[in-house]
Amino acid sequence: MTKLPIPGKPVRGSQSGAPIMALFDLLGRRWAMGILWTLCKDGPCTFRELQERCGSISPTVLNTRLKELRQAGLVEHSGEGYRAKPKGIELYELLVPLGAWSKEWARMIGPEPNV
Amino acid sequence: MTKLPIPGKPVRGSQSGAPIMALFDLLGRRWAMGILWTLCKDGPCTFRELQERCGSISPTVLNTRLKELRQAGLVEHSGEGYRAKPKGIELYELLVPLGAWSKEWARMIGPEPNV
DNA sequence: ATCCGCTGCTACAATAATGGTAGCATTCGA
DNA sequence: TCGAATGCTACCATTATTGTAGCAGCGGAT
Repeated sequence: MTKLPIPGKPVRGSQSGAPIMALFDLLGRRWAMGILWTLCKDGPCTFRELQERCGSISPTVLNTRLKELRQAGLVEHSGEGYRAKPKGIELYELLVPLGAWSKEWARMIGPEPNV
Repeated sequence: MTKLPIPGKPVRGSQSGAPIMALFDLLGRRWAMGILWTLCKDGPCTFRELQERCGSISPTVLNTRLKELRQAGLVEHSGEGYRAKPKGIELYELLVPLGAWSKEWARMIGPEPNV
């Protein structure tokens, strides 16, 4: 309803106070990690190009996620479009190992029954 | 409506085919990373204890997430309760650096305005 | 000045996901 | 047989996400 809260803190969980849970709350939202990933991996781009890169993301959610990521200090919006800030790149670097791990994991649950 | 899909693939995104996006789709859900985190960090536990550890998670969602994590081969449900499987611990190990990073990050966006 | 295309972004309504409470069926020990 | 604990489901209210359409601003070409 056009509200787009983000008053300063996420509406959802993360009440435990632990920073890791606050981070999980930020990243544990639709497209959040994917946006950061493509922004770092494929470089800065415009709002609409980011839409295309992510596939089926709607502008409503993309705008919401970008606001959250900007507020988290991970992404910024300079004239040329959106780009990851140093802190966002740091986080991306930590996520990179997941890329390699996910390939093994995909082979594991792909062919195998998954029991 | 008692549906609890999980027919074999998540209903949400991850259509890009890239394993990392499939992983982001799995982990980018409410409580998913938190459940794996507490299960690895604080050890195996029962369904209800997991509820308490996670705070305000509802049994409906916890059950859904556990099904997804089990199907992903990251978690199993032995007689004594729930525990992380080797592959889940692997993933947890990759997330551990996020714990340290999140502490710096929390200090950064906490006191500071966050511009 | 006018039109065009691009930018980021919002309105609106429909659908899906999540939260919260109550409660079931089962097991185990007393 | 009774109570307590187990994993889990029904139900409904609330929130999040989707999908489509479109706005206002800007710069360049005409």
